[in-house]
Amino acid sequence: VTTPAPTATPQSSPVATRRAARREQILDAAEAVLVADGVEALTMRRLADEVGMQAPSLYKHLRDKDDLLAALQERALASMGESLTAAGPDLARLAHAYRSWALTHPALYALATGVPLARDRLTPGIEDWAAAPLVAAVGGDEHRARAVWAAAHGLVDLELNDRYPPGADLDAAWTATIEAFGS
Amino acid sequence: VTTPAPTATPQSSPVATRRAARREQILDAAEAVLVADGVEALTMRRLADEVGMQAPSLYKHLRDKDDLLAALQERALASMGESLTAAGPDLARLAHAYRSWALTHPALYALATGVPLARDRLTPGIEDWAAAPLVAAVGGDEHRARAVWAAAHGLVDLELNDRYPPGADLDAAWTATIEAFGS
DNA sequence: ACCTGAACACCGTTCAAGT
DNA sequence: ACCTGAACACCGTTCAAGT
Repeated sequence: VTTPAPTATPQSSPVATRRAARREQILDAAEAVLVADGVEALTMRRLADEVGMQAPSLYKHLRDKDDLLAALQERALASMGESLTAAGPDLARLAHAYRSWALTHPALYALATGVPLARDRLTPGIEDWAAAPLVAAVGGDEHRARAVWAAAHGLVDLELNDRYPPGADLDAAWTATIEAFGS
Repeated sequence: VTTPAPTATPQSSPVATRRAARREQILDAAEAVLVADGVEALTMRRLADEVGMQAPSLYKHLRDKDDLLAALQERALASMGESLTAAGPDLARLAHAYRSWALTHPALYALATGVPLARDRLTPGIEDWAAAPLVAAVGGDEHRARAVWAAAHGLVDLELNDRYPPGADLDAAWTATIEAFGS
């Protein structure tokens, strides 16, 4: 079952569409700032500047900063889910896809997993959707799936936070993990 | 080999001792704020208030806020390492100790693992020391030890960040992890 | 030696006011 | 409908000045 990534764009009036487009444009700019300079650079003033307006104007398009972060989390989960889905059901390939996505999108990854996201601001089920390939890869056992997901998250999180000693062989750590959970 | 938790208190002059004591008192207050109200409550002004001075005065005892955070990380690693050492070499007991420590010290845990700590501000080797019980439990294989440590970190981090669906059976996820890595 | 008050350059956010 | 300028209550941090 391959459900497409949820895109919350119900049909509506042209003005609502314009508003939504502007919002999307702001989110694009936010993502660009995130990629270029990291989370700490993503301030409302910087974002406003990037999109060509004053900071208070942003609040016509975003409820507050948490709203912005939730929207970016949504994008991150969608993008990640697509990568995992594309990797197919093989555990080793999945693990590789997971790590690659995280390392090429460090700021988005931290945002997607590192903050206690407001579940009520995300489109329902997107988390499950993003994790579905993992569940499939371990044969549907949800406990095992959570264990694998946690192991992958831990490896990535520690790597992104520079937690390993300088010369550590992380490939070997990943291999040990994959072996432990059975190929 | 049971090396004691490093405590950086070389003998020195009485005035230096007084200064260090004051610093320790500030760190105690900081830890208390952390436990009581979380990281976001730990501001320099709040801390100064708690210890009975003005915010700028803190800078006579702390280089800057990162210095404060590094000192708290040090305390966290020491405390965690003690818990793990006390748990002994059994993997299941170690896992339980790891999870318990994290859940009873959520703010300290997040601080100890969640920020890319300045290694040069910590007493050297404290990370290795804290992780030593894990390495011992898996029989000295460092790759495997890193895999286990990452798995435990992932489970705890996702739990602390409310990443699991509301009714998720986390005990089962831990059990699956322990089984995967062999008791 | 230790502490304070005033200040600086930032934050997120609100609100009246403009078009 | 959309945007701005001024303002508020915060940050971390510096610095001259007091004792």
